[in-house]
Amino acid sequence: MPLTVFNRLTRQKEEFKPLTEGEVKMYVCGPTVYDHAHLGHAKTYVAFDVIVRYLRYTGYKVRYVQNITDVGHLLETDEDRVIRKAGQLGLEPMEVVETYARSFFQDMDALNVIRPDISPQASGHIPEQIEMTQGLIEKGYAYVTDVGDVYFDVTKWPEYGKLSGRSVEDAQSERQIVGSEKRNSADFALWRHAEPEHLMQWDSPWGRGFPGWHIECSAMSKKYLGETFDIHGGGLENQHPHNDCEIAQSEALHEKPFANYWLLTGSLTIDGEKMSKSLGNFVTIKEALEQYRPEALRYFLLSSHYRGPIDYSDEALKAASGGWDGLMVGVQRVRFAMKDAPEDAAGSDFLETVEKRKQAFLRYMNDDFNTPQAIAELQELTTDVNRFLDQGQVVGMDVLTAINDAYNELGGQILGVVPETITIRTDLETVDPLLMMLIDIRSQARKDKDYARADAIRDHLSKLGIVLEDGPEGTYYRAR
RNA sequence: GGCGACGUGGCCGAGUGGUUAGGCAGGGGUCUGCAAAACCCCGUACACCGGUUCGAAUCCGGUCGUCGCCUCCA
Repeated sequence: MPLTVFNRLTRQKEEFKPLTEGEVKMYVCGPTVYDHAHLGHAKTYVAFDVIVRYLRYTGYKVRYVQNITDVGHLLETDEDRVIRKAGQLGLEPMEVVETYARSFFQDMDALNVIRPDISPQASGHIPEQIEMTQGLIEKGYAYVTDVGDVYFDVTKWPEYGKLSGRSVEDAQSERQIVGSEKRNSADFALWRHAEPEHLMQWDSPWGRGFPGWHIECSAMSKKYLGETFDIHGGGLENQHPHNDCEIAQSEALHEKPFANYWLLTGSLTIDGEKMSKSLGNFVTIKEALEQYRPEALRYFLLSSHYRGPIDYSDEALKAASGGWDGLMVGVQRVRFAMKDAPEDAAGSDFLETVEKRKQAFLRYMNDDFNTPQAIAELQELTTDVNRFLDQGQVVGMDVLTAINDAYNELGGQILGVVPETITIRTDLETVDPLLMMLIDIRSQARKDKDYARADAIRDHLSKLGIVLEDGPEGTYYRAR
């Protein structure tokens, strides 16, 4: 059962075949670090996190590169976003970059997003960008203006716009003539000249200046992944012009394909409108994590397909939290049963069910990373597990281990929503033995019909976010 | 206007030419010291209008509507 992916470039599902057997080279457009990341970023990077996790799970050696943009990303006003922020805060531009890059990684860590193998910064790759720009000038695809700007001439590259489905004429007509220095309205900057007071500038063959926004991705993917690589990812809203420009630059210069598979994620909306910094309707990841568990947030993001849109609302997040809770009930019941299960194969009939669910899960993941269906399958497994344990029969270690392994692999390793050990509060991570002692005391109290004491213990723990559940196989705890 | 995506039950959200997605909320039941959880049962959806077909929510055409992009955006 081969892995198929929807390739935005060809607009169809294709069997995934990497350039080198067993290896995947992947690049995803990263954030511009001038503010805290919001849930839109979370959607994109959680989606690619699961894609990388799954590729690795199925045996691929993956090199995952995701850039940090820290220079050259301009506002409508031609101001550099990072420099403007530095002015507002009275900081060096690189202090702004450092602050928000750290914030970004903190948020990603909290969301259990595995870090990319390389997180290159644009400002650290100026020579590479200059070299590519120089090459494009020499090949006649780019030209230098009187003031020292360098533009890519889209009319020299007829395929410009092929990812988003535009023709060069479309791209021309949709743009107003802004700078008289450009030959065509759709031409885009590879290099911009800088005035003396501009805070981030470097020497170049065309004078002091800084790179255009698009060239960094072409230059850094080339450096770390090669002229042609397997997967290029990013948010759908950057398809045009950004991704179209990347393709034009790289393919014009190298005369070979840039990325073989384009995987783009749908936008996250809030109240039906796209969440974005420009609209001011964004919820930062930090704000969302004050209200919801990171696992629930991941569960929410993965409960819609990566290519589709998803609308953020309290109802949707509560539903996702409830769904995650239900999953964890199954997980925790199994783990508690494992604490004193006999070392035998009792109940091994159930192994067939586990295997069936696992295969179905993997089948869905192989179909363009269909996480909503995969999650549904995990829920079905949980219903099976609960029904199984409700029978109250003795279940041997072999079977419990198999169930636990399935949860860890599918829900943990691949989706990243099932933690290896539940975290109640950070300051309570190692209290399992203490909780077990309390559960024992309470169980004795219940046997003695001292229900006041039993309930007091349960109430106290409840206030700490720990829920005790009395089931046929004994009492277990879980986080609320 | 151009390019692209999409319209599914109370809500969220998959999928598919004929067979139960799943979650949340709601109703009924079983279990239980109480609670909670779990399990069982219940709603029978697919924007609208045509067409293709033995049969379409699923394919084709059209209409209406929503959303994204069009040098701010993951």
